[in-house]
Amino acid sequence: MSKNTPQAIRGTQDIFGADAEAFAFVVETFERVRKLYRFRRVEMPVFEKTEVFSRAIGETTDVVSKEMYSFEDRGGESLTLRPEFTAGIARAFLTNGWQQHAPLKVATHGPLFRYERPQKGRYRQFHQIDAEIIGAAEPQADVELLAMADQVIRELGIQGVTLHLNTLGDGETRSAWRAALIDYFGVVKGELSEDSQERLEKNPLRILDSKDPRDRKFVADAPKIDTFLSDEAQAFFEAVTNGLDAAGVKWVRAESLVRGLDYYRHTAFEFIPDEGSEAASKLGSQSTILGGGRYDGLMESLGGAPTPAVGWAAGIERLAMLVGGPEVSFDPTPVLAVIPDSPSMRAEADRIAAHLRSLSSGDYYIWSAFKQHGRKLADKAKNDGVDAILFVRDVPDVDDRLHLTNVSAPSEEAMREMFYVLARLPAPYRALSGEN
RNA sequence: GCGAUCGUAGCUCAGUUGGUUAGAGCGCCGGUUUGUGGUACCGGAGGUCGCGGGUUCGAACCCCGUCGAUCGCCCCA
Repeated sequence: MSKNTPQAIRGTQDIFGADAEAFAFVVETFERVRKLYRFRRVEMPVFEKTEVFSRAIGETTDVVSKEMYSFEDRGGESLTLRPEFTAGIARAFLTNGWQQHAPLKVATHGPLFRYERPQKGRYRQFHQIDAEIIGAAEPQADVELLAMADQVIRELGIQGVTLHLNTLGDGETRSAWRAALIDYFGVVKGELSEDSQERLEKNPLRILDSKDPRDRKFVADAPKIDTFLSDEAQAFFEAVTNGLDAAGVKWVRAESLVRGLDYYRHTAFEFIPDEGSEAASKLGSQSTILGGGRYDGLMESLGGAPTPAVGWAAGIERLAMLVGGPEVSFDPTPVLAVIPDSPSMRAEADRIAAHLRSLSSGDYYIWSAFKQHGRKLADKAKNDGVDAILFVRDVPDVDDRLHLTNVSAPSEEAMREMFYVLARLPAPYRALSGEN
């Protein structure tokens, strides 16, 4: 690499090859499932006014206080590259009058930006798939949203991942619980880890899932959310769990699952790889694959009318790490290479390739390359994983012009399939010779 | 923001206690090969050893700094 070539920005990725295939597979699967559940597609701006995020997510959260890519535009306005989807979608809901469509089910995917130290499964520009139900207070909305998340993960073929579920109660429940936790941990503050002493000020709920053994011994006897739950909040959570059972979505209760952002109420959840599973080892130290919850207070923080809503987002890179390695093929469609035997047959081969492409209904793909011919090109095609090769020979007899060789599946059936493809060619290409 | 490990060809990596002209495989380019299915054969190009400084007769190798990568902490998807 020349020292004169600029390098990529830290924490960004140039996704290529098998990784890019896995990425596309995740997005395509999500699109299919989202249509199945009739979530409407939305496209959102990649940047917003900074206050959209600072007001919605909460000034004291790590995301807002130290992880945002914020900058002034030429008019002196503070803008921010979106660190998540929910705040922007909430803003759009309010500014575009989407109330008229409530309850509104929307889905999107795209890049997000967080100024963090990159590591496995975590980047400064990363990508999420996202689903939201806005304007529905019913626990059935939570259930459907979670069933959809569960289906996405299953259709991706991901094993060993479990839904961890908790309730944070309503606003009053959450503040009462928070106050009790501050009291409880405040007494033993000196014995807590340095991180948790700080968390006591900023986000006491987070002490509950600290990994530090100094904190862990106090966590077991910490005040439980269930004691503070109002009757309504309790009933809501039960309705959600009953609905999940009815829908056949497996879940476990995770009492210490709190989510980092201020806007969560009631349902909070994460899909997490099971301890010791293959999925867990593929993810490195990242554990959450998909996370979300109910955010009934968010619209008000943006100056809108109280509007109940639930949503989730999942990291595409993290999902892609779990859907298989280079050996996994995401598309079984057969690939036919069209190869000129000699330079003189180049134009003829190109014509045949063009014919075959225009005749394809997506049941096969045509491979071609722009230089070389004969054996050398055939070797390249095989390396690229083509299933069959059609040689275009320079012979006087048109009937001998096309020669088919099956590469990947030596079965007669596969060979017949390829002959069937070639049968669609117009004259004078009808005849051909080949093996099997 | 903190810590650990690592930067040699396009890629993956060798490179002895510091010692002549820094190597291999793959890929790439050219030639031969008319093709049985990720193993044909011959030849070739390609590297200021991340960058800067220092030690030394001599540095890819030792020291300092810097940038980057990887992994972990924090936090999150």
